[in-house]
Amino acid sequence: MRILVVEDKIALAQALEAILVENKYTVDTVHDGLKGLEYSMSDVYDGIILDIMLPGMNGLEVLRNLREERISTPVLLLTAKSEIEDKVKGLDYGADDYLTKPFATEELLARIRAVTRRKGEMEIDGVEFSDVQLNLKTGEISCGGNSIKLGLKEFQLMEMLLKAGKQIITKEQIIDKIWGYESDTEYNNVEVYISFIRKKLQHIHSKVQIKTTRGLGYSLEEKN
Amino acid sequence: MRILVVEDKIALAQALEAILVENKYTVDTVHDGLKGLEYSMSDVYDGIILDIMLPGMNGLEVLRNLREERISTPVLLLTAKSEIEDKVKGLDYGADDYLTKPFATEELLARIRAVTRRKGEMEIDGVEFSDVQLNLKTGEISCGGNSIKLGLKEFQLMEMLLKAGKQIITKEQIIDKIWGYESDTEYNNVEVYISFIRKKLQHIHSKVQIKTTRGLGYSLEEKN
DNA sequence: CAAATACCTTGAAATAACCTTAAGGCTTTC
DNA sequence: GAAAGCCTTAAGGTTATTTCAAGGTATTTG
Repeated sequence: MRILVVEDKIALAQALEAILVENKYTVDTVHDGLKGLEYSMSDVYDGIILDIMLPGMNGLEVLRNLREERISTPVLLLTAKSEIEDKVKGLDYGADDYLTKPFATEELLARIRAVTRRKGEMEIDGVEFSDVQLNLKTGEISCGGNSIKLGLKEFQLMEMLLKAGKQIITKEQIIDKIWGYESDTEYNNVEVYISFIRKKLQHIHSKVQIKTTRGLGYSLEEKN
Repeated sequence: MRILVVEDKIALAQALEAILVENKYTVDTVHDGLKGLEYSMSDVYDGIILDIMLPGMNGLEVLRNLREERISTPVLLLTAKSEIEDKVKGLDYGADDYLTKPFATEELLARIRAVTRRKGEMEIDGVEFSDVQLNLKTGEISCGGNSIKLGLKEFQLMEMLLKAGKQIITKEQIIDKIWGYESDTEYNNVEVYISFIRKKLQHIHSKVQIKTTRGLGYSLEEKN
């Protein structure tokens, strides 16, 4: 876990760093807003502790800039004031939590844990193999810059193929899963969809090919 | 935006509900921990306001159970005490924020907004995609100089679409969130509202279109 | 090597999903 | 209590997907 501390008061900054290091975080510390923003932009941190009162650029500005750049690292705002208006503004600017000075060490650690846990659980929303990925939320496959939409059945079949990767899946398995195990769909139907997907894979210039193993089923492989 | 309020004191529960409804949230209210857990499990809420002191099962228990079931709906804990140990425990159990009674209406709303905001996104009082924005306070969508008012259902649906952006949302999800997960609303109803919104998007000359992906759902895209 | 088998591709027909409009019932507003 | 607006349902038209069928190409087998 890598944490960035942005705090101008040297004593406090060192104290924070000490507490965090003690608890096995990796810590970088900077002392003004501009540096804070610069470091944050690298998007390598699991969390940022950000003082509001800072020389150069204040904490809220840093935060706003960061969120505008779509960097979603969790931010824990730090301030002397506990005024409601400040909290409101901070939270609306995209802070994840708020800590007023002075604070107990335990509370700091708990909030850090809370804030980094939430983001850490981000679920993946795609499956991939070699140079193609299937976006489960848009129903498109893409390779490099190209992408193309799949129909429902194509989508389901592609998902199965990607999850299986180099392992062979049979037409039986495909029909069971996509059409239901007591469907009387013909094998030919599967072949039709395999054909559709092959065409679309070519269309996005992917190196991935669907290999057929006679009598067994289909699997993915890389061309070249 | 659908919020679940779990609060045993009827007066407070009603007050919360009134404030939230006033601000265009859809609200369900239950008065004990067990019901609270049961409702939360449906996983259709954008946020849960959870009192700690509850009959049956206390708030922290509810929260722990919820997180164990891998349901990550943001939770705003509500309590009379402001003891640090309680905060620590609450946050460690997976709460997203903490509000001590009594609280200002503004602070409640700000924290709800903060907590329900999708990670890293900004939302002052509107959501937007490309050239349209939705004003959460007036319930109007606008593009350039033009704007037009949305009905409640249109509003809620548009909000979902804007938040999802290019990601597909299913009719199932739409019905669960807008009509409630145990409603028997027909899919056709959703289609009707999609149609209405499409017409209004054209009317304000937006480049945004609602794209339908057959068998999957709807998403936004930019024309041209 | 022929013949059988498994698989590919394509176009057209069938089907299911979706769109739109309109109308009736309900609630809110003046 | 009439008007306006909103919600829901129903019906017919539209379109994309799914299926079927036919003719073709590889691969195995006797």
